[in-house]
Amino acid sequence: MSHPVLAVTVDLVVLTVREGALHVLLVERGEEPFLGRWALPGGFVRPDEDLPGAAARELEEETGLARGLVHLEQVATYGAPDRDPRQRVVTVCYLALAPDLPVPRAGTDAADARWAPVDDLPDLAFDHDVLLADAVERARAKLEYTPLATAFCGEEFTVAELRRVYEAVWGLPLDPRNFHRKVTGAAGFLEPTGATTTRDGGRPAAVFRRGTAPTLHPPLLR
Amino acid sequence: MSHPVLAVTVDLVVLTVREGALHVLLVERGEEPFLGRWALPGGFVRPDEDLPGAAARELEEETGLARGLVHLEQVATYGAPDRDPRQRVVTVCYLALAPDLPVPRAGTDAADARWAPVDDLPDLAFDHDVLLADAVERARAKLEYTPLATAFCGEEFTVAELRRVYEAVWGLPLDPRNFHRKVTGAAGFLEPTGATTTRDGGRPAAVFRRGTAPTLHPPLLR
DNA sequence: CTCGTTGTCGTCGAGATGACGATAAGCCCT
DNA sequence: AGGGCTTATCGTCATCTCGACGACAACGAG
Repeated sequence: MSHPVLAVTVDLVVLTVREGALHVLLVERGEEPFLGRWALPGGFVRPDEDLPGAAARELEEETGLARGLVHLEQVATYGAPDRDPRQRVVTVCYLALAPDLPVPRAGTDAADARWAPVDDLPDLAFDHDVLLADAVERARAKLEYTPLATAFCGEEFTVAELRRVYEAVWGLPLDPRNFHRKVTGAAGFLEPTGATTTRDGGRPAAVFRRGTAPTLHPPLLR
Repeated sequence: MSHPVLAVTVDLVVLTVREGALHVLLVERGEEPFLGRWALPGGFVRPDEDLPGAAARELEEETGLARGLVHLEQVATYGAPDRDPRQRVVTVCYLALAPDLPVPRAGTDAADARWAPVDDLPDLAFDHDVLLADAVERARAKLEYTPLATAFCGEEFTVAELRRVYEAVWGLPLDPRNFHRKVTGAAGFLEPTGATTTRDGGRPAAVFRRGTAPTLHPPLLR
């Protein structure tokens, strides 16, 4: 039996919400191929680490975020023979959701790094446009039936801040009153802190932190 | 930059409905490690083929099913460093849904092959119990909001046959009257052929084939 | 103190849901 | 031929959820 060997990499789709729009972390490639083009951050899986570990390490290297602070989830794996012109590469794509972060620093093998709005993207290297589209669709779908939107918020947040996350990710406006009814009605989604804040102006809003429910009943639909 | 190389395999979770229960295709390993243990069918990805191609080829080798006749979809990728005692192996797991098939033949490197009910399984080799559980959960979830259940039926089927698929996959009984209302009400799910059949006894049932809708509105919920 | 802004609660009709009754249309048996 | 069994299909009804939207509450700005 033959054991053909291939290179395995992990690529990251790191999403955040900035200025009311969904943004993705891109790095400018510092080497061939696609020198100077924007790409998703990523790198080779090391012999001694598993796939989630490789994804967490890359995330840490690119953003400085410690593991455990951001949601990290596998999306899909891409392995067309010609997707990397150098050699056969199989890439496992991970989705990361983070609260609004400072502008990222350039990584070790990246010339530059920035947040790009997902509906105004530059040409991406490799097949990264496909990876990104799949990951964004996954994120949009998961907001419906999981409490994942809280991963975009800080530790504590108001219903309106959570609503702006949904509006940014889905790209459509939501009725504040119906949204309030649904998220406060979904058991285990939000846990009241008792505090209020006026940081958004207007009447003080109740402050929540994320609850413990792994899934939303009933789901929020687009 | 180093390019560590790893072996990449594709494993298959082939599901079907037999005798009212969900079954999975298992092969008995004909070589070490785990000689004689049951495992999911699978094999190495060849240098010139992409991942869906490798999955379709393995499926063809194990079941004799031509590509295109069964639903095939990627589930997840597993790459813990010690999941194969021989060497580092990264496995991309695919889910296949097939109508009831004849008892499969043994493959080239499998000593034997059989259908096993998913809630009465033998000990599986490697981490295949995890792969299987993840794939089954994916299948259960997709029945809710896609017309995927028709992949378990033949070309033409009745509402009752489709209901028995749902009951087998979800493992719970469904009200025939409400089920009938929902599936015939979901736009694009079922397309009437005009024919009827009495193969289930009782009053003749209308025969349908699968419609063109890629998603179910409204979804069928468990 | 009034106005603008934002948060929260209520109401209403339309549609979906689950529980279940009623009828239809075959088969098998005598 | 007809009664009884089986399964298919349609209908009813109370309940729930949803989206659209009105009303009011509680802050800051001027």
